[in-house]
Amino acid sequence: MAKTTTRANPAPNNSTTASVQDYLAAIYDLASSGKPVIGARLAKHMGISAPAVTESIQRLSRGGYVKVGPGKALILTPKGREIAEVMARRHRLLERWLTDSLGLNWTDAHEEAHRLEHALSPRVEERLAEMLGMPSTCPHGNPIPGMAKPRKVEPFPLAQAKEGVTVVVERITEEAEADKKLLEHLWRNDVRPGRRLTIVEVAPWAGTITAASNGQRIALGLPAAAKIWVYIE
Amino acid sequence: MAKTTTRANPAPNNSTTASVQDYLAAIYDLASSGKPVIGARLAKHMGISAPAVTESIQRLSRGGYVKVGPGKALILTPKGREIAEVMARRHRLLERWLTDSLGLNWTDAHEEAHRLEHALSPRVEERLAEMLGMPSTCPHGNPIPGMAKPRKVEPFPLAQAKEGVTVVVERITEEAEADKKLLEHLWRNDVRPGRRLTIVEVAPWAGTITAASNGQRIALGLPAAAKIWVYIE
DNA sequence: TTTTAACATTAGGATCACCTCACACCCGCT
DNA sequence: AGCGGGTGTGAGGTGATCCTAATGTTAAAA
Repeated sequence: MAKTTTRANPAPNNSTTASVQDYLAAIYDLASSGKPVIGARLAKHMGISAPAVTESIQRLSRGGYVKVGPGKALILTPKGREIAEVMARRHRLLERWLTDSLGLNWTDAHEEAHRLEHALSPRVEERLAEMLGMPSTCPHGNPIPGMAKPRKVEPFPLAQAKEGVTVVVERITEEAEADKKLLEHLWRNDVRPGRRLTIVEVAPWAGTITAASNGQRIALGLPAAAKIWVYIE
Repeated sequence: MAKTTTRANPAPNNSTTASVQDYLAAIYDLASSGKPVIGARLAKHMGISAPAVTESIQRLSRGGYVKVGPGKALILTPKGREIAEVMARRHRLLERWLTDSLGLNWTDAHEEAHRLEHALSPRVEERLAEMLGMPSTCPHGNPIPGMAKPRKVEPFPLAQAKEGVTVVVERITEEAEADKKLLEHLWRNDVRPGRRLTIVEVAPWAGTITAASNGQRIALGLPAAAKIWVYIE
């Protein structure tokens, strides 16, 4: 029996490969948008072919990590969710470390964390969390599973914001993080958690939404704006 | 073309797999003992079968990372040595971080570093080195390639120490680090870089060497003692 | 309702990386 | 000379991933 290709990590399950962890994490991330997670979406998000996804879904299904629900929607089993949450936790913890301790920027931190997360053990993860002071979110604002979260607001996608209102950025979802160009664009325009944005114009016909922050204007396509969550103070 | 299984890392060469990196690092580590590195030794060190080694050597050879010299000795090409050194550097740097910043012990640090090293980019490696104050050795005393090294002594294997002399531990080689039990034993007996040892008895017939440190006695087999380097003050 | 665009899957390959079994060397020593 | 241990290989497998090309399937549009 082969050694499962690259078992980068003994935990969470000593037999999950980096690839399986990636799929589960991706499903987890995509699910947070509310829309059903189907194969095509996964393929797009992960940059792999459709057949590869089909095959992998079968593996995940055989392993009891996901179930295929109505409309081919992928649903994480408790076992699958467990792993996905561990990965999300490690990913976001690493991002905190990379930005706060090592001084990396948003974009780079996401990439690096994506590679490092598969090699992080519970042991190191725990020490790292302590060292960082048990942070409750990653630099992009996404909550770190297992940490106390001071969620007192009701966030919604920026794409649904009404003209004229002022909102505060809560987080840039992982879905948006996968898009390096978008992430860089947001970084340059100072769109990050805590920033106040005033909606200048919502133009569904043009597919854009325009906001102002500190006198600066920034225009976003609606699909991109759907991946940024905001709340009203 | 497959995506090289698990390309944990873009650098050093964006197409080296974790496995290839492991082989090169192992050859590099074993070579430091002076004895020729042959397949059998690699197999034993890495805990894999002989045929697997043969096959991998062919891959490494095809890729221009190693050459097979006289007596089947494996020799790293400049390209191969380059990668091996990068891996050694990352491994040792990570060990420093794990022990110094996160408080892990020797044994755990080695294991963790072994997994993390494949996911470390030049970017993070550099920042980490700065954060740690450009350390010149890992916790086991092995030099970190690329750092200024204050080598003023002439170290030799503990197995070659004469009875009665007092030596100072310089390092525990990577070869010894692969043996978890040995590493734990050394840790418990306080055999670590900087410790002074007085050779009490050298008994080739029994295959042991006995040393005293702070009144405590410790006996080691000669093969193990060959993996610990010491120097005379 | 029919057409079509989006999705999923089958079929056929590749590569990497391991394994076991079996056989072929080579070298020193009886 | 010849045997045995340490070594290296060939043969034949397994399994995880991923790809392209071609083929179903379905669900949204016209």
